[in-house]
Amino acid sequence: MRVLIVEDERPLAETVRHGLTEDGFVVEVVHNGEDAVWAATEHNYDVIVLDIMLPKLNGYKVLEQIRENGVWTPVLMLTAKDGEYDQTDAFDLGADDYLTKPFSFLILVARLRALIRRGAPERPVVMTAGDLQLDPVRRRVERVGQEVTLTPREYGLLAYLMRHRGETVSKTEILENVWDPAFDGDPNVVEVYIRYLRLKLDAPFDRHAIETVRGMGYRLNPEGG
Amino acid sequence: MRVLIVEDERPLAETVRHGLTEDGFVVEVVHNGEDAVWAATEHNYDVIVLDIMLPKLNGYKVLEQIRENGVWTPVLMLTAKDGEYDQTDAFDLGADDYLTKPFSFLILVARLRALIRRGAPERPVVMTAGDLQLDPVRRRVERVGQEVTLTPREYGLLAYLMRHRGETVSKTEILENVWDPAFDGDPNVVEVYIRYLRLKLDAPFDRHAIETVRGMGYRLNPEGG
DNA sequence: ACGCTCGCTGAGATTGCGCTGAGAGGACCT
DNA sequence: AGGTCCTCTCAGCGCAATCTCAGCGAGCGT
Repeated sequence: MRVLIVEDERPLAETVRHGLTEDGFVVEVVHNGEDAVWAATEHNYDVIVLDIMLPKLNGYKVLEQIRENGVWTPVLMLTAKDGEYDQTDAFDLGADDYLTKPFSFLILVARLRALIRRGAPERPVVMTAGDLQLDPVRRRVERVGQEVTLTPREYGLLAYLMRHRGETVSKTEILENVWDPAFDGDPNVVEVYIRYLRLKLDAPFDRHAIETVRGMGYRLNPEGG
Repeated sequence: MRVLIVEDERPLAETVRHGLTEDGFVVEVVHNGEDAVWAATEHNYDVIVLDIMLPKLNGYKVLEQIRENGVWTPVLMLTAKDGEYDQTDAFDLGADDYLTKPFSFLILVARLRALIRRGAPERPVVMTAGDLQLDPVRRRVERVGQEVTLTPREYGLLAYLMRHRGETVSKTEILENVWDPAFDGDPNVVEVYIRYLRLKLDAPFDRHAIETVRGMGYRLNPEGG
């Protein structure tokens, strides 16, 4: 079970990390709001412990942003009894549970387990481009609601194009990000895989979502073609 | 607030009864597992305090039976540090919270209040995927209503897949969460155990709930295959 | 219109992932 | 000690997935 701790008081953060590690959790700690948003978005945690008093970005803002990024990991908030936001607010802020400082470590563990058991609610984290849909969590791709099976490379390539939909991306960029940063082979592979994608995503549906920008690279039409 | 105390050590039971009564709880005490099941089923309590070491029927069995009887009152378990079932098990056994003996009376009250506020879960905690059923409380797995016996590892793996049903989970994720966070052996174990599960859950029923996503990992079909 | 370049295409060659059966090692019970 | 059950290791095999290559056609500049 992976936990993200967001807490700027280092000693407290370390105590919690230590204890949770002993209880079999895999713990990651960040000390400010910006790092928290980044970590929560980039990695998959089972639960997040979020202090409300933070430098740069307070807990309330952090929660707002990670939810905006489509991350629905359960969040347990740490509130101070006399803080700007008191306990009663925590649920309104969208937290799944809260604890008032100071708290008992045992209770923290119990609550975390309860949250994990309850599990994350539905995550509507899907990228769309017209009638094209990509769900990174399920690793599923759909066109007009119909599932399309892709190989890992094909999927990686499409995911990259999707993330940059509307932009023109060069073959070099693609090679660096989808293949290997140190790739030095024939860029023709990209052409080949673009073709595979077109055969699976465009041809059967009589569309052309993937456009060729001659001399520049490729562009995924945000409208889906 | 009505509390049922299940505790065979009479002095401890009386101390707790006394303290809780002073705090405004309405307390009932029973001293063995059979009475506990009967009382929990016949009356409505707001919370149950359940010792795990009991004559006739241990706490684990008691919890199993009252849940089977459709009673979903929150349960706080009392575990001994060196007991047959240690703390980490308490949640797997379906408890909503737990305390390790010896415990502070103040903490007990705090936890009880927290449990009561949270209230009883409105639905039984069984996970389903098509005709596949996993009951974490009873540690039971059924397919088409027929029980399937799994070894601990197999069960752990299936439970993890079930919690993430519909998602594609990588072998690394599986190893970190089902095996050990610091596992560094051959990921082939996962393949082997996936096979065991398929032999027990899929083959006999001519289904394939567990899909391989080549290059990515595995996916449990939410429809059950 | 011509030539050159860039991208497209179809057909293999190669690689490495996941599957499988057998078996060793260890915990637990009788 | 013997037997059973569980966990994990290992090696080989088949095939999907990846990549290479060479010929072809279309776009672009002059």
